[in-house]
Amino acid sequence: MGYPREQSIQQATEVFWLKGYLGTGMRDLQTALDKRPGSIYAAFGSKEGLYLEVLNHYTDVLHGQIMAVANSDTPLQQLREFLRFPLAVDHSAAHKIQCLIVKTQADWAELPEGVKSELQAALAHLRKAFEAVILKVRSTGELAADTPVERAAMWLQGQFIAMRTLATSVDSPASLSWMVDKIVSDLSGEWTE
Amino acid sequence: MGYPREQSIQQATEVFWLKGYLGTGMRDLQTALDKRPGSIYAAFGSKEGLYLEVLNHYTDVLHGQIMAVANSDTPLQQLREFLRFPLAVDHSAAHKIQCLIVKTQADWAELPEGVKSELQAALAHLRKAFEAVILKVRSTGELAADTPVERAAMWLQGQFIAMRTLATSVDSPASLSWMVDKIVSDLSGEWTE
DNA sequence: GTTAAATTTGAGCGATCGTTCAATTTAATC
DNA sequence: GATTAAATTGAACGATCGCTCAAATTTAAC
Repeated sequence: MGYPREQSIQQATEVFWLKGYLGTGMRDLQTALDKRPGSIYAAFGSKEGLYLEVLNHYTDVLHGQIMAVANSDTPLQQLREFLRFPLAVDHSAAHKIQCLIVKTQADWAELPEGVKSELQAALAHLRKAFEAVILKVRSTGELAADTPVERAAMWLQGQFIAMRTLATSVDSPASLSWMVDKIVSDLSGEWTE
Repeated sequence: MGYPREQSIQQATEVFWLKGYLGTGMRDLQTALDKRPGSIYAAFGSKEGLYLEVLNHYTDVLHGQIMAVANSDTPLQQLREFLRFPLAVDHSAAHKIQCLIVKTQADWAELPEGVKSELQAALAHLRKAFEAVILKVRSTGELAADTPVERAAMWLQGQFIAMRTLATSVDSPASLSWMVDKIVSDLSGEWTE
């Protein structure tokens, strides 16, 4: 049995997602991973190193979900489901509604340089996936052919952030499902060049 | 010369806005206010107490700005300017782009109970101001009379958050001014009940 | 000028932070 | 089973955290 990296990364994701980068202490991680400090440092080097692996894994999963939308035959319908999903998470896991990347970005001024650059890279990477979605929806004819791809992708990322941020400050996130319809509707709206 | 509360609150706002609630230490505040710990504790009781006054003042200012939009004779035009404003802040003050409330919300799980409830209250208070804007724009006929006020207000708050969050992760915030047009345009878009 | 009250000072408290590393336990090899 | 290598342990380090309070200073009153 080698060191359970994947399991540790998932457990650490839980903690960072709940408490944020600054709010998470090594002792929180030691408890969550059921490992003593030496083991964690042998495996990940530092708190920052562990967080970077968490961020990478998180970004990969999210990127995969968005690309699945882009690669679907019914991208608009899949986009709906993708956007709707976080509105249905259990109340006990409410912290999972907010995007981990956006959450960490809030601590910007206090983050190690390595974390800052990876966060920027992650946002840009995800934006590329949103671009793929826009391109696909355009190719199916469900979206005007002259819709500006980069702007629409950034706008979509913004809507994603807005919905998830609002959902964390509301009693019943599910009551925001009308916003999904609004987003899909506005996607086909005006895009003045 | 009594204790300079207002000045201290403004100086503390700078620090909290830059570093966040968790990221700000009492020593940061001592430096910024040029006060020794005892004075700060005599005036504000605790770090939380000082932050709550900062939050209150910040919320009041922002609420006033939004209400000024609502009370204007040309609310839609004023809304444009209100939304556009943070895109023009100096690069050296980039941290002021993001909303202080949203920023603090990111540390949710680690915040004192008193801060949590005040954040919720601040968001709700500002949403009321957004409602006033929607009502006013509706009354001028620039917006359909059947536009759902509560939803539109929450949506507008979401767009506000989205724009400010995206603007912090982009090289030139001013390049996002197209998003202001998109928001104003979508405001008159579909609102399926 | 004297006294009393109010304010400010700053050394330092106990707790917690991220991290280290000598010592120990576990796994692998012959 | 003996030997070596690899992985894990956990006490403890220096730094920093929010905060306290006796002492010093400033302000107010007569």
